[in-house]
Amino acid sequence: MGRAPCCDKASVKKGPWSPEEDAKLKSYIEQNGTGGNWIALPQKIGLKRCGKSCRLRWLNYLRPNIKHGGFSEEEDRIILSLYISIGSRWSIIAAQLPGRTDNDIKNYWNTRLKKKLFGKQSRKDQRQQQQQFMHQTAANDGMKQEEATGDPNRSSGVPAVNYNWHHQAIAGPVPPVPGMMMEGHRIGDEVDESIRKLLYKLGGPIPLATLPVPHCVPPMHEGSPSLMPPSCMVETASFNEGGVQGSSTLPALELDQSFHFNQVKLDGLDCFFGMGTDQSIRWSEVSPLVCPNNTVASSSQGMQQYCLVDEPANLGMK
DNA sequence: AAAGATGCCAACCGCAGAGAG
DNA sequence: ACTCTCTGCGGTTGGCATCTT
Repeated sequence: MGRAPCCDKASVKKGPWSPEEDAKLKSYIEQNGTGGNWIALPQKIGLKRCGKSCRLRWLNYLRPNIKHGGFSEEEDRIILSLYISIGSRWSIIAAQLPGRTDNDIKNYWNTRLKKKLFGKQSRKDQRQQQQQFMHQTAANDGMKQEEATGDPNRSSGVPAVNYNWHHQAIAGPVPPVPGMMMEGHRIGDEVDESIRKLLYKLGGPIPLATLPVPHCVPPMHEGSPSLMPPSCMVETASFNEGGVQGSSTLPALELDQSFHFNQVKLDGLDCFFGMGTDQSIRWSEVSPLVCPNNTVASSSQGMQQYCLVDEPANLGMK
């Protein structure tokens, strides 16, 4: 026997909300609140909508102080950190980003951030990047016209490389990225602190400050596709239900297994496990958000150190 | 200029957990 | 202890906008 539907599907309206519906819902909730019963709410205000739909509309769109689009680097980093640690628990991630909704973050992750992190940049972003580059180039040219580059593309204003997002760290002036050292302190440290606290609450990784940067071998060796997950020897903490037990060194196998357990939740990061379909991931192209070391790493070595935003994944969640 | 491809985002669907009765 | 209802969440889809060819 199936579950009773939450509303009469035949008599409710579906699809985009009209401004009138928005206004009705908004003014009612602002004056009366939800009354603790979303199912009854649409009838009260004469909306032919499912209660769930009203709730969603309010939470994702009508609620005060909702931000849409324009995610900052800082927000990118928070999302990434938390995603790596707790997986696709968007509501928890959203709770760390005031004004953002879980739906928004989920969409952003699925459509942009995932690609941005792994070099598959959207055309829109590429365009923005190119415009930024050209602007910078123009500015630089203005300052030092005498500088002859010999690059045929330079004179035409076209970047010499496919100017992907991740190239910025290598080819252009690097904007302040969280995690970078700047005037004696790391940008984003305050954010790290709040994430640490959250993860601690969730029984997740122990605070960064107590952890050394993990040294991991990338999953793929150039020219020798492997299905092996990353072989890492990471000093980290072990957890039990009560929280942190203390620092210990996890054998690579244990960590590898953990990666597998969290595999579903880490969809999109599967190249870290060596399980991606693309066997030719270039670690030098992985975003510095994922691997800050990339800004200086030499890809020619075939094996290079990488780390996941400073912190080993919390692998036992959910 | 037009058609097809791709990207983006709002909204829907269904499951799971919490809480009331 | 059990059932039922409601809420919250995450995955997925549909449709519009934009881009490419």
